[in-house]
Amino acid sequence: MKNKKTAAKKLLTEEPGAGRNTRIQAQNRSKLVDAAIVIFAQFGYSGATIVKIAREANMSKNNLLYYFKSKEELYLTVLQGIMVRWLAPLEDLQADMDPVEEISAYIDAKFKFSRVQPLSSKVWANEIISGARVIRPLLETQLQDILKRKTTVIKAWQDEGKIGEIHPQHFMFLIWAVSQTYADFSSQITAITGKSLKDKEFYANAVENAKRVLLYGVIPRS
Amino acid sequence: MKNKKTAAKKLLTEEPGAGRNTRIQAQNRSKLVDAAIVIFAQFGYSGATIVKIAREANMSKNNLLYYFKSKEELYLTVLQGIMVRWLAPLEDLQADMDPVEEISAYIDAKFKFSRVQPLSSKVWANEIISGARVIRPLLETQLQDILKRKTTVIKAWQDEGKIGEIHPQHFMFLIWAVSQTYADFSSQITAITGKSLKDKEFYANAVENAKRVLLYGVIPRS
DNA sequence: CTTATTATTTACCAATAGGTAAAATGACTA
DNA sequence: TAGTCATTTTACCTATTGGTAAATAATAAG
Repeated sequence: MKNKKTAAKKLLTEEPGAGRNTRIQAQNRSKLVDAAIVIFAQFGYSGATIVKIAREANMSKNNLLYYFKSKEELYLTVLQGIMVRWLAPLEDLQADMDPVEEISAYIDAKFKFSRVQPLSSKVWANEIISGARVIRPLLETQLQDILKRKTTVIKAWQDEGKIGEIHPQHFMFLIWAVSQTYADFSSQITAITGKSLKDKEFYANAVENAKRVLLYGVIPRS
Repeated sequence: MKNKKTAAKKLLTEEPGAGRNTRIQAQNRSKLVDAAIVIFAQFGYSGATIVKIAREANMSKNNLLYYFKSKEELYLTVLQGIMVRWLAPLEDLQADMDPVEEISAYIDAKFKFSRVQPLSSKVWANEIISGARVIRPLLETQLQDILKRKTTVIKAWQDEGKIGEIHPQHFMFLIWAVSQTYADFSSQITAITGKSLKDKEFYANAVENAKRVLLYGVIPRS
């Protein structure tokens, strides 16, 4: 009954044990990440408990702790995944097309994210609002870099006279704010309108309105 | 911990001990509410503890519980106060002036709220993101009513041809999103730009950019 | 089949949470 | 100045939290 401690063939790989990626492992980790998004979105980091997350994933708390050594590690995993999907549309923004089409496409992509993954959007928002203590390092490097590249695109359009004298950086903040508000503040929007992005017509109206205002403004062109 | 269902309808908080309003009482309650905003903004409802709040107010936990019977009651008091200040600028929106001036004034007021009371904005955002479980009743009545009245203003402008064919309700959502993002997502914005609304020039640029885009769009008027 | 490894469960724990009850102190007034 | 409130402190309680350690079960190689 003595446990023969096996030699340390500890690979510098994944979390559970020191072993390699099993099928079960990948599957359960993914299930837990999905469940975590649901719980973190609703309760924030502190309010979320690993018991709730485990239950959401039909798993026991201790089993969760087998796959993620701590709540914090699970949270970090969740956030990193979200950041990738959050950034993806931005990568696609390029200068080679017409600004109207390009910006429209970006707005479309951001709204789609809000519609398809509203909970991810909320988890992200929660992290940022509470100070971004976990994700800040990535914001100050990755996000800053990519944004710098993308504002160049906007400035290029400005040099060609294709778009007006707005602040490229601030303009990006506007697009983010507008598209994300429909996911993050959905409870407010639903309380007022009775609808959400899941409603096809409401979704179409929201996107169309956003594009129209951001591109052409509310004041009519003479 | 184990809380009976709270009565969110109780609009006015009652004073401790059934007594009347002392000077000390008003003072300490106000101190606690201020402290609560700081803590709730950073940690959300669940993450905030009454010990942290009490310490922030230089008070003992049990003394806090003398002024507010429970964490939930303090939270509700905080939220109601925020809602009043959040709504105030909206009340002022009227149709008797030029839409450009009127909308500009509203944007100004909303940005000012974000600059002066960013923590209140965050507490509000947190509540909404996590489902508005406490404040929803008020959203479905008060906010819905006032917004209905105010969208009429916008429609009136549209009938006069003073503003374009945008969706009045959605347009309001845009203004909220844009102005609040600078408070709620300040950590993200600061991680990228190194600045915040406290920076005078940054603030001026943000407001100017928001007005320009929302009123006239990014696409130049040929 | 045997056995080493992976996956899941069981048992336990120290720290912290919100909250009660009551005693002690302070302040105001009859 | 005594008495009555309002305020603050002290003591204590129970539930929940994230996390360990070890036992057990399942799985996949040899």
